[in-house]
Amino acid sequence: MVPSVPVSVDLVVLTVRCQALSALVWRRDNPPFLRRWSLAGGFIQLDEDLPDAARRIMTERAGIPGAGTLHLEQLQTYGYPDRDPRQRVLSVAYLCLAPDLPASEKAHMAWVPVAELTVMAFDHRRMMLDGIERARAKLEYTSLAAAFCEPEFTVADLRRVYELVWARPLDPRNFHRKVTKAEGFLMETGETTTRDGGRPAKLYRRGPAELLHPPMLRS
Amino acid sequence: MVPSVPVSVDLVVLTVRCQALSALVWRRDNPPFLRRWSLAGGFIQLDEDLPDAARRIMTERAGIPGAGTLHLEQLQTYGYPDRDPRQRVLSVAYLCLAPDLPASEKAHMAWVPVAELTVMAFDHRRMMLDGIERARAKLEYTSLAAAFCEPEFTVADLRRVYELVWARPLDPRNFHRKVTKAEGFLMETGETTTRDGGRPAKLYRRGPAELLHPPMLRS
DNA sequence: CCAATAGTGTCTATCAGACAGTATGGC
DNA sequence: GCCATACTGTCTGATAGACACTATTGG
Repeated sequence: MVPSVPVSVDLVVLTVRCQALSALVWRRDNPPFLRRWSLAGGFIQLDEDLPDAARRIMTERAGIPGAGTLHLEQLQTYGYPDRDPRQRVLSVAYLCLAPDLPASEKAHMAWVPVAELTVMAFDHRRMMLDGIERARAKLEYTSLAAAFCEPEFTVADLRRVYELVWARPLDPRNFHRKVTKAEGFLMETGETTTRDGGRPAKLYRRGPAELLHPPMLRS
Repeated sequence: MVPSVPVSVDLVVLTVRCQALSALVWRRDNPPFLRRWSLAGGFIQLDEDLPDAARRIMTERAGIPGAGTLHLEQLQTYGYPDRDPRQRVLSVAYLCLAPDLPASEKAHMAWVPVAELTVMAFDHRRMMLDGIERARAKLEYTSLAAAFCEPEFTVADLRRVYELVWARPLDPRNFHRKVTKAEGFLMETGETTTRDGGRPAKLYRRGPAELLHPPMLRS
């Protein structure tokens, strides 16, 4: 006889907004962990693949518009027997990176700066920290930072992503040189932004490159 | 009502032996995939954490001596509904890196060079390739290569690990400079090897460093 | 001596960090 | 003009790749 376990998918959805790396969370309205912050999640259905379940939960539970276009990757699986006090649940965490989306229309869902999420339900804080560390690491050697940006963005937008995710300032000039010379990272649109009090910046789109060679090290 | 799924743990156990990167596999003696190569695996027990299940399967199913001391990390979870034709099974794959161990005493288990494992049962080839890619990537920025070596090893032993895992030759002199100058990677034992026809090499142990700064890029 | 492997030194191209200087907008 | 931001150029130190050279063993 083979033991079976309920399996859920939990989403670590990260974005950069209001000068802070933020996560999409909701306030639990039921025990256990009543009124604690929690990640959006749900049980997988029979005959549903894991990425499909993650997309479904992004749409149905988290209320994220355009869930199909956002970056999504499997993070890790959490299976400690007591992680849910009611019954054993295996949880497959997914990491989603999003630009500054409009607030979810779902009740109780909110973008909260990760620095404020010191206490969460279940092991969701561990999942969130693992997701942040994955994002931090991947900014080093991939062009993933653009997943946090609008379709068209400036080099300064991209730099702000790096600075907020890595939580450290970067030299704007060296950063500019690095990303504009990285083959396939950025594609010029020909347009420029107009802002207050500064030279207009060129607008770029994501280039075809997925990897950054050589990587941009946090050192 | 919450659907439950049987959950198994499958092991991608890699080693370097006989001048080849090899995996620990066994020949299935039952349908489906009768007589195909398969990874060692088993179902998790109730109240058993995932890493504990992985260690148990290393000992019981794979017959690996000293399973408690080897490097073990979670690789990925595979959940496509049809991945097992009999019933839906969720599989959490673990990656284990081992030195050249004696052959397992378990029947049907064997070390096979990964280049020969072109056809495997279930999605085990995908798991193995994901494990190899994880190992390749981690050699770049961690000191993990030593996990493939005996407790005491030479710089040449370590270089052979890199060369076989990356499947490309490295300059012995530049490699030597890189690893001996990397802070905390290697600790001299004071001993040397004696070999035929060559200057004896210094023996090293693993140092305390986990990360390699700056990384050794495959480029 | 020679063969073989271990280990050191040197040159050079590349690249990151630091930062001066120029360009182009709003006020 | 002044300020702010975007962008370019230059210097320097660290490092990887290429490879000459020395060291230490066995035969």
